Amino acid sequence: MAPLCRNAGTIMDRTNRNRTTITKGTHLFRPGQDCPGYVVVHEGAIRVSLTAESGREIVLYRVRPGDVCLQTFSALVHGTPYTAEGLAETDLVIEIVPPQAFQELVASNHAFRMRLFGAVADRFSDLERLVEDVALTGIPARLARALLRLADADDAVNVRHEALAIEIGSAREVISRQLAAFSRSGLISGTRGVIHLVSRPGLHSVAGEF
Amino acid sequence: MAPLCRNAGTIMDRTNRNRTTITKGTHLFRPGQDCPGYVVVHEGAIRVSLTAESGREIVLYRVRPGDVCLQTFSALVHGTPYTAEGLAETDLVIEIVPPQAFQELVASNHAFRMRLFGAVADRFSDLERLVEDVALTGIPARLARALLRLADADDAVNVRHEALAIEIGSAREVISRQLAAFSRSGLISGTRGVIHLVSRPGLHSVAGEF
DNA sequence: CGATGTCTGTGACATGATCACATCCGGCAA
DNA sequence: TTGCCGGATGTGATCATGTCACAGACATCG
Repeated sequence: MAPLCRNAGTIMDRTNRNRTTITKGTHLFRPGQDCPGYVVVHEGAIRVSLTAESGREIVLYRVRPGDVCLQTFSALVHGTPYTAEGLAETDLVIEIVPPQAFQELVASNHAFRMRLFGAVADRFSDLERLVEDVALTGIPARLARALLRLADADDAVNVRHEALAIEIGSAREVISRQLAAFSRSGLISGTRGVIHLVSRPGLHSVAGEF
Repeated sequence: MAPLCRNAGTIMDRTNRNRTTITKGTHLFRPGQDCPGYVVVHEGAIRVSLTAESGREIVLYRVRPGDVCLQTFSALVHGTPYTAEGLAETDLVIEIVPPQAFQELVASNHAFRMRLFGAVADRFSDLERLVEDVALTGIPARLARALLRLADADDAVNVRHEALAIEIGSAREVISRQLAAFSRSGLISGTRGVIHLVSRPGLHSVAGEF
């Protein structure tokens, strides 16, 4: 079956109004706030997450150049406030397209629409995988997947345990113990600071991916 | 903020080709299968769920008249196979719009596109709530929410424990125990066969909704 | 070097998932 | 009716994970 939309690449490269720079660590939005417009990320990454009253948190997805911030899309389409939290994970260059301009773009620009459809479908696939992970998959597999996802070209992962816990919707202590277990098994080396992936195949196996 | 799309109601009432009747209990699709076209539900409900290798299962969402089957949308947009399972929860009247016809509709019909955007955004909100439920919410609240969602106008819920477990991504035994607890607390009466909601306010309170 | 604050390790316990098996209940046949 | 059968439900034991409390390790700064 041929894909309906092949190019879900960078959206709106041509527009160049209202660019804003945001400092790493800033909250772009929080639950309950109104959405000022469609958010386009030109540089950097936004981390979108949910937080429970207990303080437990889970990352829904990241918005990088070319991605759709589904929160923004959904808030605009429905005219409802944000339901999740958006954090600048790095320094950002973003652009905020006011609702009316967004609506006009959707109405007038077919290429934009198709990219939007493609990007929304991507995001949906991510969320579906997330549900599968959280509801049906155990901690070892989820952590192994997160390590493989977050590792750089040198097989190094440099994140605090707390951040790893938020990544997979678990708790810091659980991560600490599971990293120790992976280390004992020889899958990784080092459980704190920079973690090195010793055996990617081993981790893939634990992750249940072949 | 004004909603961009007010009417996410029934999509494609006007098309009336290729209507098909499906018997309750039939699988419309399974993971790995190719998507033959965009699925429109005219009558009945499709239950879309994920199943783990262990046999554990969780309901992602239901497709009723006017809803978008995101699985179908995503499969068509990406040209990829289904990733979840679709079951006829009731007898169905559906219509399958071939990929090319779907693409032409998206390209030519603005009202259709806007409804599609609206319905996709709805579905996304559902999935986000699901992630929140599964990742951050305890069994009592999830079960209470499911009971409130599934109860009919007479406050009666007639589902097997196994089905309730799939509804919230838990296990039959856990449902059995939690229903017994609700019954002891006087929130419901009867834990098997038809369950009656005695105190909706009480259940809402357990559900964490006010 | 020591004080301080943040991150990490670990034991104890609570909650939920899994397994094994007992019990209940509704048909159905003799 | 009685007894059997199979699916659905109840329950204890055990394992995996989440939560809480606190101790130990490390970095930073004076």
